[in-house]
Amino acid sequence: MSQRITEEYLESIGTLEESESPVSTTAIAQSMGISLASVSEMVRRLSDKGLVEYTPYGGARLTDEGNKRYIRLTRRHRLWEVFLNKHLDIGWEDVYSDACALEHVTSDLVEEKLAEFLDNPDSCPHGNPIPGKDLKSVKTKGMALSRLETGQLARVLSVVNEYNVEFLRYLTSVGLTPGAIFRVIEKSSYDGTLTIEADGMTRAVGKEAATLIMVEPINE
Amino acid sequence: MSQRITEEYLESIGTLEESESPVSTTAIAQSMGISLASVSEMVRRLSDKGLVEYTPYGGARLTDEGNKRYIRLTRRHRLWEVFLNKHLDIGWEDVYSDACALEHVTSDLVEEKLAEFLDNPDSCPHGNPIPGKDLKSVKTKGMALSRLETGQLARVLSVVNEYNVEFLRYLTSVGLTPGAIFRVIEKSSYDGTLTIEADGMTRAVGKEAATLIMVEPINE
DNA sequence: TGAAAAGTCAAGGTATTCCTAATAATTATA
DNA sequence: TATAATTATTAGGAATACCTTGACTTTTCA
Repeated sequence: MSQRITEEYLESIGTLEESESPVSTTAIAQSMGISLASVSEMVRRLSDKGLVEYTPYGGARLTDEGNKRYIRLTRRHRLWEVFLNKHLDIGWEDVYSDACALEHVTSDLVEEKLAEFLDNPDSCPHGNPIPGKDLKSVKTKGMALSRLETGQLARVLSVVNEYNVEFLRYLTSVGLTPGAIFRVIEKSSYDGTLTIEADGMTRAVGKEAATLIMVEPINE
Repeated sequence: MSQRITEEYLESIGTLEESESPVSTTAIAQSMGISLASVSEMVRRLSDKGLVEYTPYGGARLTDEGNKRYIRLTRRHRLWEVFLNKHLDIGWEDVYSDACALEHVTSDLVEEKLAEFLDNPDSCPHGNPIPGKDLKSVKTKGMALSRLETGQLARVLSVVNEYNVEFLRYLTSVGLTPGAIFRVIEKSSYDGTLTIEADGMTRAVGKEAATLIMVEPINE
C-alpha cells in the first residue's frame, strides 16, 4: 500500500470517526468514491499494518498509531493552509487543495519549523483547530448556526466542508467568515431557512448551509 | 506514466543535458540507478508524450515542452529551498530533500505567490540560479575552483552536488559557502590538491571537491 | 422470521514500473 | 576493414498496487 493511499484512507476514516465510530465500510466507500469491496480489502490491510482496528462486519476505527498519523496529517494540512492564506495571500476559499497536496510531503522537520514560523497558530483559515505538536486530538467548538433561535446574536467560529470552494465563496459573499458577528433576524418554522444580518446587510441562509457553519452565541 | 515518475525522468535528462546533449540512455540509467532496458522503454514513452525527442541509438533530448516542465521544476525546487533556508531556518545542507518533494506538488498559483513572497530571488542557497517566470533556461556562472592558479583571490558562487549533505557539511566546515572569499595558497602540481585560505584559516581542498565548487576570480 | 441492507470474499483486470536475457547497432581497435 | 567491445533495444515477464464485479454471508429491523 503506497504511502499516499494509506494516508488518504486514514484521513477518510479519521474524519468520519468524528461523527460516528466505528466507521462502516459503506461510509468510507462513499466518501472516497470507490467500491465497497475495495474498502473491505484495504481496511484489512490497514489493520495488518496496525493502523486500523477492524472487525469484520463491525466497522473500522483508527488505532492509536493510526490516529496519530491522522492527526499529524490534519496538523500539517492546516499549518499549510495558514501559510498559504496569511503569507502567500491566497484566499481562504482556495487554500484547501494545495494544502492537501503539501501535507503528504511534509517532513517532521519542516512541520516543526513551519509551525514556529507561523507562531504556532491554533486554527486554520476556516476556523478549525490545529492539533499541537503532542498530536492530541482536538475538537471543533461551537454549535451549528441552524440551531440558533430568532434574535440571537452570534459569532462564526468555523466552517465545515472547507473543500467546497463554491460554498466558501458563497459564505464570503454573505459575510459569514470566521470571526464575523451576526444576528438571526428570522428563522422559518416551515423549512428552517434563516434570515441573518451581518455587516449591516440582511441575507437569507438555507438550512443546509446553516448546518455547516459553527457558531458561538453572544449574550447581550 | 505517473506524474511523479515522468517528472523524475525529466529532471534526470534535463540535468544531464547541461553537460552533454543528447543524453545517452546509459547516462540516464546510471543517474537514476535503474536498468538500461527500463530507460529505453520509458524514454520512448516520454517521446510518445512529446516531452522528449528520441531517436533509437541516438540518445534523448528534451523537447521545448519537456524543457519547460524541467525548468519549471527547477524553479519550484529552488524557490522552496530559499523558503526553507531563509524563512524556516533550515540549513543549506538540508534543504535539498524537502524541496525535492515539495516541487512535485506545487501548483502554478503557489509557485507564483511563493516567488512574490520571497521577493523573486535569483539564486538558491547553493548559489544556483532560479529560472524566472518566463521559464527561460539559466546557466550557472563561474569556473571550477580546481582551475584556479596559486595566489588567486576568488569568491565562491555556487556548488554542484547540492544533494550531497556530507559534502555541504564539509564545505561549511572549511568556510567555502556561496559568497565566501578565499585565496589559493598552493596548488599541488602532483595531484591537484589545493591549499586555500578562507576566513583567516588555512585548509586543504581535494581536487574532486574543487571541481564541484564554482567560483569567480577577483582581480586585485 | 424473513426480506432488505450491509459487508465480505474470491477471482480477476489493468496499469505501472521495473527486471533479465537475447539481439541488434554502433564504435573502437588492430 | 574485420572483429571485438561497447552501447542500446526488444521481448517477455515479474511484482505491486489498486480497483472491480458478482456470489455469498451476516446483520438489521419491520
